[in-house]
Amino acid sequence: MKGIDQRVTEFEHQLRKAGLRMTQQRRLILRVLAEADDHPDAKGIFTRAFLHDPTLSLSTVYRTMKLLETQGAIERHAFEDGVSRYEHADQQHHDHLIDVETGQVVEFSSPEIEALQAKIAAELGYEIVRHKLELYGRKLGRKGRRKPGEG
Amino acid sequence: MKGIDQRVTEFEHQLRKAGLRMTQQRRLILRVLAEADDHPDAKGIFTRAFLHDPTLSLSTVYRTMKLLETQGAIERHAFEDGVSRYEHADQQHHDHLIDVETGQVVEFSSPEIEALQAKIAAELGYEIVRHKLELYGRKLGRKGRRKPGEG
DNA sequence: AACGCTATTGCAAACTATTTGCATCTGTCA
DNA sequence: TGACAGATGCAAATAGTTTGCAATAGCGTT
Repeated sequence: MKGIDQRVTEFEHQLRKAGLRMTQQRRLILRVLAEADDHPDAKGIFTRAFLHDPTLSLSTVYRTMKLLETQGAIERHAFEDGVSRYEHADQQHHDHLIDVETGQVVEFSSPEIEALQAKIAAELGYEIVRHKLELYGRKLGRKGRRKPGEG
Repeated sequence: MKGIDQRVTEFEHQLRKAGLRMTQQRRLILRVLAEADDHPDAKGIFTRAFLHDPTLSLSTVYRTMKLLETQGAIERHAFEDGVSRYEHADQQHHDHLIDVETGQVVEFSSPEIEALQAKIAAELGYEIVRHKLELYGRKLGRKGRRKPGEG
Protein backbone atom coordinates (compact mmCIF):
# COMPACT_ATOMS: atom_id res chain seq x y z
CA MET A 1 0.00 0.00 0.00
CA LYS A 2 1.20 3.49 -0.84
CA GLY A 3 2.28 5.64 2.08
CA ILE A 4 -0.09 8.28 3.28
CA ASP A 5 2.36 11.11 2.80
CA GLN A 6 3.14 10.01 -0.68
CA ARG A 7 -0.52 9.95 -1.52
CA VAL A 8 -1.03 13.41 -0.12
CA THR A 9 1.90 14.75 -2.09
CA GLU A 10 0.65 13.19 -5.28
CA PHE A 11 -2.71 14.73 -4.77
CA GLU A 12 -1.14 18.10 -4.10
CA HIS A 13 0.55 17.99 -7.50
CA GLN A 14 -2.72 16.98 -9.05
CA LEU A 15 -4.43 19.96 -7.47
CA ARG A 16 -1.72 22.38 -8.51
CA LYS A 17 -2.10 21.25 -12.07
CA ALA A 18 -5.78 22.14 -11.85
CA GLY A 19 -5.02 25.53 -10.33
CA LEU A 20 -6.33 24.43 -6.95
CA ARG A 21 -4.75 24.60 -3.51
CA MET A 22 -3.61 22.11 -0.98
CA THR A 23 -5.00 23.37 2.28
CA GLN A 24 -4.66 22.13 5.83
CA GLN A 25 -8.22 20.91 5.74
CA ARG A 26 -7.74 18.91 2.56
CA ARG A 27 -4.55 17.45 3.90
CA LEU A 28 -6.33 16.40 7.06
CA ILE A 29 -9.27 14.86 5.27
CA LEU A 30 -6.98 12.96 2.95
CA ARG A 31 -5.14 11.63 5.93
CA VAL A 32 -8.35 10.51 7.58
CA LEU A 33 -9.44 8.78 4.39
CA ALA A 34 -6.11 7.08 3.93
CA GLU A 35 -6.20 5.78 7.45
CA ALA A 36 -9.77 4.52 7.16
CA ASP A 37 -10.15 0.87 6.36
CA ASP A 38 -13.94 1.10 6.34
CA HIS A 39 -16.33 3.15 4.23
CA PRO A 40 -17.16 6.23 6.29
CA ASP A 41 -19.79 8.77 5.42
CA ALA A 42 -19.31 12.54 5.49
CA LYS A 43 -20.19 12.83 9.13
CA GLY A 44 -17.86 9.99 10.04
CA ILE A 45 -15.01 11.64 8.22
CA PHE A 46 -15.85 14.93 9.84
CA THR A 47 -15.91 13.38 13.29
CA ARG A 48 -12.51 11.81 12.88
CA ALA A 49 -10.95 14.89 11.34
CA PHE A 50 -12.53 17.16 13.90
CA LEU A 51 -10.44 15.50 16.59
CA HIS A 52 -7.34 16.86 14.92
CA ASP A 53 -8.74 20.23 13.96
CA PRO A 54 -11.77 21.48 15.87
CA THR A 55 -12.16 24.42 13.52
CA LEU A 56 -12.99 22.17 10.60
CA SER A 57 -16.55 22.41 9.32
CA LEU A 58 -18.82 19.80 7.88
CA SER A 59 -19.40 21.78 4.72
CA THR A 60 -15.70 21.67 4.03
CA VAL A 61 -15.85 17.91 4.30
CA TYR A 62 -18.68 17.79 1.80
CA ARG A 63 -16.92 20.18 -0.53
CA THR A 64 -13.72 18.22 -0.25
CA MET A 65 -15.43 14.91 -0.90
CA LYS A 66 -16.94 16.31 -4.03
CA LEU A 67 -13.59 17.64 -5.13
CA LEU A 68 -11.87 14.36 -4.40
CA GLU A 69 -14.51 12.49 -6.32
CA THR A 70 -14.19 14.79 -9.30
CA GLN A 71 -10.44 14.33 -9.23
CA GLY A 72 -10.87 10.60 -9.08
CA ALA A 73 -9.12 10.34 -5.74
CA ILE A 74 -12.02 8.65 -4.01
CA GLU A 75 -15.07 6.61 -4.84
CA ARG A 76 -18.50 7.39 -3.57
CA HIS A 77 -20.94 4.63 -2.78
CA ALA A 78 -24.62 4.83 -1.96
CA PHE A 79 -25.44 1.68 -0.07
CA GLU A 80 -28.93 1.08 1.15
CA ASP A 81 -28.70 3.21 4.25
CA GLY A 82 -29.25 6.30 2.16
CA VAL A 83 -26.06 8.19 2.91
CA SER A 84 -23.02 8.55 0.68
CA ARG A 85 -20.03 6.55 1.83
CA TYR A 86 -16.52 7.03 0.58
CA GLU A 87 -13.31 5.11 0.10
CA HIS A 88 -10.02 6.15 -1.43
CA ALA A 89 -9.56 5.07 -5.02
CA ASP A 90 -5.96 3.99 -4.63
CA GLN A 91 -6.71 0.34 -5.13
CA GLN A 92 -8.04 -2.05 -7.69
CA HIS A 93 -11.63 -2.13 -8.66
CA HIS A 94 -13.75 -4.27 -6.43
CA ASP A 95 -17.34 -4.79 -5.37
CA HIS A 96 -18.93 -5.02 -1.95
CA LEU A 97 -20.58 -7.62 0.18
CA ILE A 98 -22.50 -6.02 3.02
CA ASP A 99 -23.28 -8.07 6.10
CA VAL A 100 -26.95 -7.40 6.72
CA GLU A 101 -26.57 -8.12 10.41
CA THR A 102 -23.48 -6.14 11.27
CA GLY A 103 -23.26 -3.66 8.42
CA GLN A 104 -19.69 -4.75 7.89
CA VAL A 105 -18.46 -4.33 4.33
CA VAL A 106 -16.33 -6.99 2.69
CA GLU A 107 -14.59 -6.24 -0.58
CA PHE A 108 -14.23 -8.73 -3.38
CA SER A 109 -13.69 -8.80 -7.09
CA SER A 110 -14.60 -11.23 -9.81
CA PRO A 111 -13.25 -10.95 -13.33
CA GLU A 112 -15.79 -13.58 -14.34
CA ILE A 113 -18.70 -11.44 -13.29
CA GLU A 114 -17.17 -8.41 -14.94
CA ALA A 115 -16.86 -10.34 -18.17
CA LEU A 116 -20.45 -11.47 -17.98
CA GLN A 117 -21.59 -7.95 -17.35
CA ALA A 118 -19.80 -6.70 -20.42
CA LYS A 119 -21.34 -9.47 -22.46
CA ILE A 120 -24.85 -8.73 -21.25
CA ALA A 121 -24.45 -5.03 -21.85
CA ALA A 122 -23.18 -5.69 -25.34
CA GLU A 123 -26.17 -7.87 -26.07
CA LEU A 124 -28.41 -5.01 -25.04
CA GLY A 125 -26.45 -2.67 -27.26
CA TYR A 126 -24.50 -0.91 -24.54
CA GLU A 127 -20.96 -0.51 -23.41
CA ILE A 128 -20.46 -0.33 -19.67
CA VAL A 129 -19.24 2.94 -18.24
CA ARG A 130 -19.19 1.67 -14.67
CA HIS A 131 -21.21 -0.64 -12.53
CA LYS A 132 -22.30 -1.25 -9.02
CA LEU A 133 -22.60 -4.70 -7.55
CA GLU A 134 -23.60 -5.06 -3.95
CA LEU A 135 -24.32 -8.36 -2.29
CA TYR A 136 -26.26 -8.24 0.93
CA GLY A 137 -25.61 -11.40 2.88
CA ARG A 138 -25.65 -13.17 6.17
CA LYS A 139 -22.75 -15.07 7.61
CA LEU A 140 -23.14 -18.79 7.09
CA GLY A 141 -23.97 -20.72 10.22
CA ARG A 142 -25.54 -17.70 11.86
CA LYS A 143 -29.27 -18.23 11.43
CA GLY A 144 -31.85 -15.47 11.37
CA ARG A 145 -30.57 -13.93 14.57
CA ARG A 146 -31.14 -10.49 13.19
CA LYS A 147 -32.26 -7.74 15.54
CA PRO A 148 -35.75 -6.67 14.46
CA GLY A 149 -35.88 -3.38 12.67
CA GLU A 150 -32.27 -3.39 11.62
CA GLY A 151 -31.36 -2.89 8.02
CA MET B 1 -49.15 -9.91 -16.90
CA LYS B 2 -51.68 -10.08 -14.10
CA GLY B 3 -54.62 -7.73 -14.38
CA ILE B 4 -54.53 -4.60 -12.31
CA ASP B 5 -57.82 -5.28 -10.59
CA GLN B 6 -56.75 -8.75 -9.69
CA ARG B 7 -53.56 -7.41 -8.18
CA VAL B 8 -55.45 -4.84 -6.17
CA THR B 9 -57.85 -7.46 -4.88
CA GLU B 10 -55.03 -9.77 -3.91
CA PHE B 11 -53.37 -7.01 -2.01
CA GLU B 12 -56.61 -6.16 -0.28
CA HIS B 13 -56.81 -9.71 1.08
CA GLN B 14 -53.21 -9.46 2.15
CA LEU B 15 -53.97 -6.27 4.04
CA ARG B 16 -57.06 -7.68 5.69
CA LYS B 17 -55.05 -10.56 6.97
CA ALA B 18 -52.72 -8.09 8.62
CA GLY B 19 -55.59 -6.13 10.12
CA LEU B 20 -55.01 -3.26 7.72
CA ARG B 21 -57.40 -1.44 5.45
CA MET B 22 -57.77 -1.00 1.76
CA THR B 23 -58.35 2.68 1.27
CA GLN B 24 -59.10 4.74 -1.79
CA GLN B 25 -55.60 6.17 -1.61
CA ARG B 26 -53.94 2.79 -1.52
CA ARG B 27 -56.08 1.58 -4.35
CA LEU B 28 -55.15 4.57 -6.42
CA ILE B 29 -51.45 4.27 -5.72
CA LEU B 30 -51.48 0.58 -6.54
CA ARG B 31 -53.16 1.37 -9.80
CA VAL B 32 -50.57 3.99 -10.66
CA LEU B 33 -47.78 1.57 -9.86
CA ALA B 34 -49.33 -1.21 -11.88
CA GLU B 35 -49.70 1.07 -14.86
CA ALA B 36 -46.15 2.37 -14.62
CA ASP B 37 -43.65 0.71 -16.87
CA ASP B 38 -40.80 2.84 -15.59
CA HIS B 39 -39.32 3.28 -12.10
CA PRO B 40 -40.99 6.36 -10.66
CA ASP B 41 -39.99 8.02 -7.41
CA ALA B 42 -42.41 9.13 -4.71
CA LYS B 43 -43.04 12.48 -6.29
CA GLY B 44 -43.63 10.87 -9.66
CA ILE B 45 -46.17 8.51 -8.19
CA PHE B 46 -47.79 11.37 -6.35
CA THR B 47 -48.02 13.48 -9.48
CA ARG B 48 -49.71 10.73 -11.45
CA ALA B 49 -52.07 9.80 -8.66
CA PHE B 50 -52.87 13.41 -7.91
CA LEU B 51 -54.48 13.71 -11.33
CA HIS B 52 -57.11 11.22 -10.23
CA ASP B 53 -57.48 12.45 -6.68
CA PRO B 54 -56.39 16.01 -5.94
CA THR B 55 -56.91 15.49 -2.24
CA LEU B 56 -54.13 12.92 -2.07
CA SER B 57 -51.07 13.98 -0.10
CA LEU B 58 -47.41 13.23 -0.65
CA SER B 59 -47.02 11.82 2.84
CA THR B 60 -49.63 9.23 2.07
CA VAL B 61 -47.60 8.20 -0.93
CA TYR B 62 -44.52 7.81 1.22
CA ARG B 63 -46.41 5.90 3.87
CA THR B 64 -47.97 3.68 1.28
CA MET B 65 -44.67 2.97 -0.40
CA LYS B 66 -43.22 1.91 2.90
CA LEU B 67 -46.20 -0.30 3.55
CA LEU B 68 -46.05 -1.85 0.13
CA GLU B 69 -42.37 -2.51 0.54
CA THR B 70 -42.89 -4.16 3.90
CA GLN B 71 -45.62 -6.30 2.41
CA GLY B 72 -43.34 -7.27 -0.42
CA ALA B 73 -45.63 -5.76 -3.01
CA ILE B 74 -43.00 -3.45 -4.45
CA GLU B 75 -39.27 -3.11 -4.67
CA ARG B 76 -37.40 0.01 -3.77
CA HIS B 77 -34.27 0.98 -5.65
CA ALA B 78 -31.76 3.67 -4.88
CA PHE B 79 -30.04 4.44 -8.14
CA GLU B 80 -27.35 7.04 -8.25
CA ASP B 81 -29.63 10.03 -8.44
CA GLY B 82 -30.20 9.79 -4.70
CA VAL B 83 -33.95 9.32 -4.63
CA SER B 84 -35.85 6.11 -3.97
CA ARG B 85 -37.49 4.66 -7.01
CA TYR B 86 -40.10 1.95 -6.99
CA GLU B 87 -41.45 -0.83 -9.13
CA HIS B 88 -44.08 -3.44 -8.42
CA ALA B 89 -42.72 -6.79 -7.38
CA ASP B 90 -45.11 -8.82 -9.50
CA GLN B 91 -42.44 -10.00 -11.85
CA GLN B 92 -39.31 -12.05 -11.95
CA HIS B 93 -36.12 -10.88 -10.38
CA HIS B 94 -34.04 -8.75 -12.65
CA ASP B 95 -31.26 -6.19 -12.56
CA HIS B 96 -30.93 -2.82 -14.19
CA LEU B 97 -28.88 -1.22 -16.89
CA ILE B 98 -29.07 2.55 -16.69
CA ASP B 99 -28.27 4.63 -19.74
CA VAL B 100 -25.92 7.30 -18.44
CA GLU B 101 -26.93 9.70 -21.18
CA THR B 102 -30.68 9.41 -21.11
CA GLY B 103 -31.33 7.96 -17.68
CA GLN B 104 -33.41 5.26 -19.30
CA VAL B 105 -33.56 2.02 -17.34
CA VAL B 106 -33.34 -1.33 -19.10
CA GLU B 107 -34.11 -4.51 -17.21
CA PHE B 108 -32.23 -7.73 -17.66
CA SER B 109 -31.49 -10.90 -15.80
CA SER B 110 -28.65 -13.35 -15.86
CA PRO B 111 -28.80 -16.68 -14.07
CA GLU B 112 -25.09 -17.02 -14.75
CA ILE B 113 -24.25 -13.90 -12.81
CA GLU B 114 -26.58 -14.93 -10.02
CA ALA B 115 -24.80 -18.25 -9.76
CA LEU B 116 -21.42 -16.58 -9.66
CA GLN B 117 -22.60 -14.23 -6.94
CA ALA B 118 -23.75 -17.12 -4.80
CA LYS B 119 -20.43 -18.85 -5.34
CA ILE B 120 -18.42 -15.78 -4.37
CA ALA B 121 -20.52 -15.16 -1.31
CA ALA B 122 -20.12 -18.76 -0.24
CA GLU B 123 -16.38 -18.47 -0.60
CA LEU B 124 -16.45 -15.47 1.70
CA GLY B 125 -18.56 -17.41 4.17
CA TYR B 126 -21.86 -15.73 3.41
CA GLU B 127 -25.23 -16.60 2.01
CA ILE B 128 -26.85 -13.94 -0.11
CA VAL B 129 -29.98 -12.32 1.23
CA ARG B 130 -30.43 -10.07 -1.75
CA HIS B 131 -28.27 -8.17 -4.15
CA LYS B 132 -28.14 -5.14 -6.29
CA LEU B 133 -26.51 -5.05 -9.67
CA GLU B 134 -26.61 -1.88 -11.68
CA LEU B 135 -24.80 -1.38 -14.92
CA TYR B 136 -24.30 2.18 -16.07
CA GLY B 137 -23.70 2.21 -19.77
CA ARG B 138 -23.71 4.11 -22.99
CA LYS B 139 -25.40 3.03 -26.16
CA LEU B 140 -22.95 1.48 -28.57
CA GLY B 141 -22.19 3.62 -31.57
CA ARG B 142 -22.89 6.80 -29.63
CA LYS B 143 -19.39 7.98 -28.77
CA GLY B 144 -18.32 10.02 -25.76
CA ARG B 145 -20.84 12.69 -26.34
CA ARG B 146 -21.30 13.02 -22.63
CA LYS B 147 -21.59 16.46 -21.13
CA PRO B 148 -18.38 17.16 -19.16
CA GLY B 149 -18.80 17.04 -15.43
CA GLU B 150 -21.73 14.73 -15.59
CA GLY B 151 -21.73 11.63 -13.47
C1' DA C 1 -78.25 1.13 7.66
C1' DA C 2 -76.12 2.98 11.62
C1' DC C 3 -72.29 2.40 15.34
C1' DG C 4 -67.94 2.25 17.21
C1' DC C 5 -63.27 1.21 17.22
C1' DT C 6 -58.98 2.06 15.32
C1' DA C 7 -56.32 2.46 11.08
C1' DT C 8 -55.43 6.05 7.89
C1' DT C 9 -55.15 10.61 6.05
C1' DG C 10 -53.84 15.60 5.25
C1' DC C 11 -51.29 19.21 6.90
C1' DA C 12 -47.62 21.32 8.82
C1' DA C 13 -43.67 20.89 11.20
C1' DA C 14 -39.53 18.14 12.04
C1' DC C 15 -35.57 15.69 10.37
C1' DT C 16 -31.51 14.22 7.78
C1' DA C 17 -28.27 14.65 4.26
C1' DT C 18 -26.25 17.87 1.35
C1' DT C 19 -25.53 22.34 -0.91
C1' DT C 20 -24.82 27.28 -1.21
C1' DG C 21 -24.29 32.60 -0.37
C1' DC C 22 -21.26 35.51 1.67
C1' DA C 23 -17.81 37.73 4.34
C1' DT C 24 -13.38 36.38 5.86
C1' DC C 25 -9.20 34.01 5.61
C1' DT C 26 -5.20 31.81 3.42
C1' DG C 27 -2.39 29.44 -0.24
C1' DT C 28 0.47 30.69 -4.12
C1' DC C 29 3.08 32.94 -7.13
C1' DA C 30 5.30 37.02 -8.58
C1' DT D 1 5.97 40.42 1.29
C1' DG D 2 1.78 41.69 -1.32
C1' DA D 3 -2.08 40.80 -4.13
C1' DC D 4 -5.48 37.92 -6.05
C1' DA D 5 -8.26 34.05 -6.42
C1' DG D 6 -9.40 29.94 -4.29
C1' DA D 7 -11.03 27.92 0.15
C1' DT D 8 -13.28 28.05 4.60
C1' DG D 9 -16.82 28.59 8.36
C1' DC D 10 -21.21 29.75 9.41
C1' DA D 11 -25.82 29.99 8.80
C1' DA D 12 -29.44 29.63 5.88
C1' DA D 13 -31.41 27.11 1.97
C1' DT D 14 -32.65 22.71 -0.45
C1' DA D 15 -34.40 18.16 -1.24
C1' DG D 16 -36.18 13.97 0.19
C1' DT D 17 -38.53 11.71 3.68
C1' DT D 18 -40.71 11.11 8.23
C1' DT D 19 -43.83 12.20 11.99
C1' DG D 20 -47.33 14.39 15.53
C1' DC D 21 -51.92 15.37 15.69
C1' DA D 22 -56.68 16.19 14.96
C1' DA D 23 -60.04 14.85 11.67
C1' DT D 24 -61.73 11.17 8.61
C1' DA D 25 -63.07 6.79 6.96
C1' DG D 26 -62.72 1.47 6.65
C1' DC D 27 -64.86 -2.57 8.32
C1' DG D 28 -66.84 -5.92 11.56
C1' DT D 29 -70.83 -5.82 14.41
C1' DT D 30 -75.37 -4.82 15.63
